[in-house]
Amino acid sequence: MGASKTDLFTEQQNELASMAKALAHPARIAILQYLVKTNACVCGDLVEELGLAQATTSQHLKELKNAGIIQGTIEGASVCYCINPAVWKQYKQLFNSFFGEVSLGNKCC
Amino acid sequence: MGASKTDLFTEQQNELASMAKALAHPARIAILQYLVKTNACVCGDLVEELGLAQATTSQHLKELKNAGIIQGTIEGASVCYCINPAVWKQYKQLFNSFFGEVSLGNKCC
DNA sequence: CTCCCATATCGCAATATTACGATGATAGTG
DNA sequence: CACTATCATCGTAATATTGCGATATGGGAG
Repeated sequence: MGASKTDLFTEQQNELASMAKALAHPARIAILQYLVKTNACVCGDLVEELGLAQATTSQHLKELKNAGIIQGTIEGASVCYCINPAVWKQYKQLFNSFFGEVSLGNKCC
Repeated sequence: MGASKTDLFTEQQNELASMAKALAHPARIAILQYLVKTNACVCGDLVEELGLAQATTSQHLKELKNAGIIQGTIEGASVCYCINPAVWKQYKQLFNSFFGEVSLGNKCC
């Protein structure tokens, strides 16, 4: 085995988990922070910024694109990446409601 | 290779990524939601609750314990798990500040 | 058209994750 | 003591992720 048994869980649980998976790598965190920091399109600096090989960087970008949290638009010879604000907000809200569900009344053993 | 190159990134990026990794599985989301919902110790119901084998469930619990977000205390023959409120709050804050860093001024291409 | 530049994709190797049965360890019961 | 219930750990198999070199693809420059 080794594959997640996604059919055992609710949509919502699978969605939250796959959102978390998109963030579950420091390179992808770094990409997102860089995009947020510059608050604009970034065309080719990411490879140098990260210190990973071009192929590896491209793969991480692809995963972030699959998750929908970034978008890339072709700008002549290169590609410009930026945050997708709608999805970003959705992430923020879902994580927030997940963490904020309860007051955590310390009723622990 | 296949190992993350954690030395390329900042502490903060690695920490956020490993926090996200702890959440990056629907079973672990389900465990946390269940613990939050019952807002108390849970002793043995998790195996039936999840539908996974006992060994698998125990492994997920171990990962959550390693992440610090839950704690287990031995209660006679069984073990009681509950949310660690301090770490939970820390997670909430870190994710919140990550997502809230910027106004996202739609300056996209 | 030919030559570069920037990205994407393919193929591979190394490692990590997920899942489970079998087996330990420990606390309580009779 | 033997017996059971509960949970952890080991060993193993299947699959996923990470990383990179090599190779495609597609748009400018000359």
